[in-house]
Amino acid sequence: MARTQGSRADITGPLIRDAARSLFARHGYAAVSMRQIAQAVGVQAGTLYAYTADKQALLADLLSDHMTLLLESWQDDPAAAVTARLDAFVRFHIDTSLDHADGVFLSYMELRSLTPDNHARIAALRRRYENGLQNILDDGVAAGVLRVDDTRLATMALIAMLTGVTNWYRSGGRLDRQALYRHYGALVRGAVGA
Amino acid sequence: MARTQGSRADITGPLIRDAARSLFARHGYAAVSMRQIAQAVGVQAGTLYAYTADKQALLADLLSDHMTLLLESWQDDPAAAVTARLDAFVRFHIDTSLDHADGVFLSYMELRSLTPDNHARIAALRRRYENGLQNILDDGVAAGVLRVDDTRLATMALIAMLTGVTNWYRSGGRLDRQALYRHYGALVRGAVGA
DNA sequence: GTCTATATCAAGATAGAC
DNA sequence: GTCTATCTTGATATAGAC
Repeated sequence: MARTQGSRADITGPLIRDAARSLFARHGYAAVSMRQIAQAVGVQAGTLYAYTADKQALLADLLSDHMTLLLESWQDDPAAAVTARLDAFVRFHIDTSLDHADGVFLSYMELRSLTPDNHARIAALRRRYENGLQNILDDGVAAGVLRVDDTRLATMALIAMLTGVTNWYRSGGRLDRQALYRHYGALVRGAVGA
Repeated sequence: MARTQGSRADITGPLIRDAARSLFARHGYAAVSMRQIAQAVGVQAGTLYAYTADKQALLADLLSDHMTLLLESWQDDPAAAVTARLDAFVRFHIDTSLDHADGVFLSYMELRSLTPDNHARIAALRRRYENGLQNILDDGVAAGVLRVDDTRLATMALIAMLTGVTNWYRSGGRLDRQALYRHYGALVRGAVGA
């Protein structure tokens, strides 16, 4: 990890963000020091401040970029069948939760570590993402394809259920990802009466 | 909050635990200082060390007591109908999640802040609680009353779904607790094919 | 049992040399 | 762009008086 002097600006920025994301997710924002992040990257602590105004901005940028990635990655097709749209959401959310586990975790857990204005901005992005699922449920109920008493409650319930996969799933274990799609898909379709 | 000298040992202990639980849940273990806890109680920081060996022991005791409370409070009746047992679990877990929201939150979020031995001890208690639900699902599948492909996965999925109620529910809002029982109960029964 | 005072250490952040 | 050095603050924990 020792580093002699020399400019590597093109890669240091992403390395800082990767290290911060991983450490924040593992130990919590408050528990991680700027010195720890710097050590993981292989630079001195002072160097971090060439890339971020302060620790708070580093967290806010990570969360903001993660939510933006989510919103831009997910493509719903309102013209498709509701059950197909629902299955697509399940797969997308499981994939995201596993492929960007740290980002997902931070977006739900470290909102409380943000300043009020940062909090409001990120929470609004998260709400937009949640609305994507709620739209599917609303359309399904309107079309008589789904039976859901309260689509807002069901949205929160299903997202919590799917995100929870990160609490226990370990790749290389008993189940592969296709099995996750199947099992979680069956639970979700059953829950909403598809 | 100012406090003159004087002994109030009988109430100071519980007050410290209440304050620590609340502050840890709101801001995270690492983000809360012993001074903050002391201020919330109305004593000086040094006084806390008459009640706990250190900050780590304070967290471990909170989590241990919470899991013990859960395990002792929940009464399953293996002789009852599976759907009745399942409904009882849903009500119990929602009640617990709302009435002991801080303890529930800490038990899932701050395991990572425990030393390895404390972590193992608390995680084992949590696993025992999870097994309570899994037993119901296993019995239901064996009896042909439920359709669940993987009861371990379903257990983790349903607990995550129910615990998630704390993320959005606010008492006095649009829904009362009976509505929560109904809506979450319907989602759960649908998910497991009851 | 509680307070005051303090020892010790580590945190976030900045300044200036290279 | 990065390093070294440092300022300032606040953290956990302890010692001893009341």
